[in-house]
Amino acid sequence: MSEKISEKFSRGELLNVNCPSREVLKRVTSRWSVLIFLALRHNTLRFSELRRAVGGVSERMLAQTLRHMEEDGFVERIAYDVVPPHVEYRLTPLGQELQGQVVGLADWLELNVNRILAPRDKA
Amino acid sequence: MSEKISEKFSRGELLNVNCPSREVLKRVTSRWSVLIFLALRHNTLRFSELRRAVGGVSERMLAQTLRHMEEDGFVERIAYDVVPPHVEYRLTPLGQELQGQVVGLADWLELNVNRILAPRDKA
DNA sequence: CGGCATCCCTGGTGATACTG
DNA sequence: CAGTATCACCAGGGATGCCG
Repeated sequence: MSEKISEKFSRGELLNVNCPSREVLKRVTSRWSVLIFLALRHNTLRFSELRRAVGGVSERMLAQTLRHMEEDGFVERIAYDVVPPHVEYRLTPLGQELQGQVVGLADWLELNVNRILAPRDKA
Repeated sequence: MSEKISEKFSRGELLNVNCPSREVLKRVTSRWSVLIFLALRHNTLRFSELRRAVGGVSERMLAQTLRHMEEDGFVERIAYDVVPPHVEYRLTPLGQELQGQVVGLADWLELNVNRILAPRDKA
């Protein structure tokens, strides 16, 4: 019985409360991770470069989000043992795959934002 | 000068703090809207049906998220003037377009969740 | 049935200061 | 440079009760 549970949630179960994908979805769609995916789309970036690239992010949230993305296997952290410290972040192959989906969503939004916001301005 | 501002943010500016797409992104990637997009993927659903379809959502958040999605033009609310009340929700054409992007992300997550979660279980 | 109003509390987030 | 630690705030979200 119990060994069947994992199979039960193999697909199409995001709508189920207990679907393990829910947790991942929550982190992937979190406020800053989407923007970090965009920033790392083509580049490997250092912490401070990321901070400048992602407008409005605080050090705290950038570090926290990067740690989560690293835990999820989307981001690789490369630390050079020098002074002053030098750390680079880049997307893993898994992260690159997901980035494709995230960018698809983001691009659609940027292209169509006027269709969304314009009607509201008239009201 | 000022009339140029809207053009400045026409594309590739999600990383900018002041990009108007930021607000839309926030609502689209909010906890429940993603799941509502999935639930309304193929069907028109009533409020109570949506409540059952989207596991774990409270009445309050379902109503609130639906209102936001309606304001953004993604969801159409159809109220029949009968007793007891009968209200249906369905995606607008705009919502259908966005749904394609959201579903792409969700499907990828469900298909690859094991590649994400499995490594952590070993640790 | 399909909500809205209210209370309440957790946790996500920002600001600041500090460290290796 | 690349973070961590601490504090404080308030929006997100759950629970409950009421209404057309």
